[in-house]
Amino acid sequence: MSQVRKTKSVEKVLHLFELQSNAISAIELVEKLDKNMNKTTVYRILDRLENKGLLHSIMGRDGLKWYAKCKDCSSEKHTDAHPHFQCTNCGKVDCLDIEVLIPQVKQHNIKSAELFLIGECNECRMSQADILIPKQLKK
Amino acid sequence: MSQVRKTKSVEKVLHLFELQSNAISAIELVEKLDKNMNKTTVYRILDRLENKGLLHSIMGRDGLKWYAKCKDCSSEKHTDAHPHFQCTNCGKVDCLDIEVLIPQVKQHNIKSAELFLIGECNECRMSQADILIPKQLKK
DNA sequence: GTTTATGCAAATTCTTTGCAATACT
DNA sequence: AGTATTGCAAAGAATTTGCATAAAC
Repeated sequence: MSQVRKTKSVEKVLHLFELQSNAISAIELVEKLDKNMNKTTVYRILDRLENKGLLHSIMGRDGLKWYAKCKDCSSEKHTDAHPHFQCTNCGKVDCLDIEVLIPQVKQHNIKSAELFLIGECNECRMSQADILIPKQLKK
Repeated sequence: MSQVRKTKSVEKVLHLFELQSNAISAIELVEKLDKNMNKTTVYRILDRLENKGLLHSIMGRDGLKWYAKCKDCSSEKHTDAHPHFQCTNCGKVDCLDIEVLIPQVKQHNIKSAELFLIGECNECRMSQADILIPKQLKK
């Protein structure tokens, strides 16, 4: 089976995932890379890295696909079944280091589970900005 | 606060949710209503019904928003914290009647949780069609 | 009669495709 | 050399917006 070629673009993308532990959406990634990389390429790289087990993705309630690096996955097996968190204020997605049990139900054949936690992240909660400046006025 | 007006369109949409317990996506709904209702209207009705607590929605891994009727919710409180299931084969989304505990984490302020189960539904598993006719050849 | 809903067309947002050119191994 | 990857422009899919008309309260 073919490998993920270590092209400059792939290196750049992987590097960004090394820098931060948060999940990153394709759009955010395109912005971060600015005009150094075509957006099509970014989408294709994310896809490839997910298939090879280097990244995993979750769908945010915002309808965006968020990617984060996998710890112990491969193209054969995705073992990353940790829960994720999304902030209702800033939209950021976090991987959480908690064990999750996959419940089984009689009516279907469950293969995997995703636990998605929603709330306000500490940074947003701490920032006085949200109290002083109502959200509607920001930006 | 304003109410949801009982228009013909709203009645039709609500009726469809009465008929089936599965979740329905906006697109599916537009198809079911055929050309009897403008798609914009459908999107707006779903939105309104969700805000008023008559429906709740979940994001599928397919990137589509799936709606289902709430049992004990209102515009003030969404108590429906049941898990959902999506079939990897037919894409159908199901509400499951299981209690889910909302885990708390130190780093964030968790307000709600969604448990999403992924697998193959019974109908798909039972149907011999998938064995006799490889997916790629179908349709 | 005032407020809320609807239809239509057009715009937006995110993602994918086709294909020729380029970079990797 | 041969295959995988990239860039660009264009297409696609799902959803949203603006605005004039129509229906509900």
